[in-house]
Amino acid sequence: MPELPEVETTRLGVRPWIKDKVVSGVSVRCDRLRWPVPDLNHLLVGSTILDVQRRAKYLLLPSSHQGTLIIHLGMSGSLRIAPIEASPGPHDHIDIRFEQYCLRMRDPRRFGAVLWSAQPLAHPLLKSLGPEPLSEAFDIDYLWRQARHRKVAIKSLLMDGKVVVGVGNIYATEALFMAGIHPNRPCNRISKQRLARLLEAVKRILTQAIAKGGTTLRDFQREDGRPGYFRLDLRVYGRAGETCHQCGRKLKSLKINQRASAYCGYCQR
DNA sequence: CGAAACTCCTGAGCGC
DNA sequence: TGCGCTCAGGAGTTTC
Repeated sequence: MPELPEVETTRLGVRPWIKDKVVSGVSVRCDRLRWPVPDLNHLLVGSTILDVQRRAKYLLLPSSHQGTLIIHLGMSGSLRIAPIEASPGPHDHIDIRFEQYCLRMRDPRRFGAVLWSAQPLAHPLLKSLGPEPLSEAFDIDYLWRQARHRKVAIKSLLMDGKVVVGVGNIYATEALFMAGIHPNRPCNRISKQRLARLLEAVKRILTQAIAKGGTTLRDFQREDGRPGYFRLDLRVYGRAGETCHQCGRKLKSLKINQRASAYCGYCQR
């Protein structure tokens, strides 16, 4: 599931291949993603991709045609650099072709999105997003202000894009374990000191995951097809019923927002 | 306003 | 061998 580390890994992998390159053609084999895919032929062909940027889990590809392509990978999306002659697989919905190769988007579950905007940061989907988790804006005073008056589960807060972006189920689960905080604990019942631990845990987990190319569970792959290796570092996610690495007790699981949340009932309070 | 339920989709894993 | 069921989950949308 692409979360911030997977999107950042994709950005870094893809950027050298398409930055400052001219789009020679586009194939949209399925235009029914989360929203209908716009007419990329008309928008992109002949233009130069000026950069590959990221805001939250959105990839932003500003084009010399006075607009920016916005790509979201949803749950199962991935981007690859593929030879033009390589025939597309069943869920390879979109090719953006360059002279020697193409940028190919695959998304089996089609929760992803491809959009076009003249002002991407002002786009309705992006304009109300919270701070980047690895930025200085995401600091303890900010998190404390967000948490102190709310009573939702702390895990819900971490996964709320209006509070902080990019933290999905995997990394929220791991950060809470690292900080020793129970995922279901109401946010207004966590001391500032413990919130500070959580803040550092979020930053550390995301930084480590980016360094390892993200987490590959099933669908995620890098631009060259390799997996990400952070899966080997997961300490609680997907391990309910197995043994806690810290105390040896059995990890439990509960549902928060219809999402599985593995935790250790002894190490996390 | 916040909070929770609902929604999109396909493949994996399971029981029989 | 294959059917039908449940589950996974990002995040926008709807409802209360």
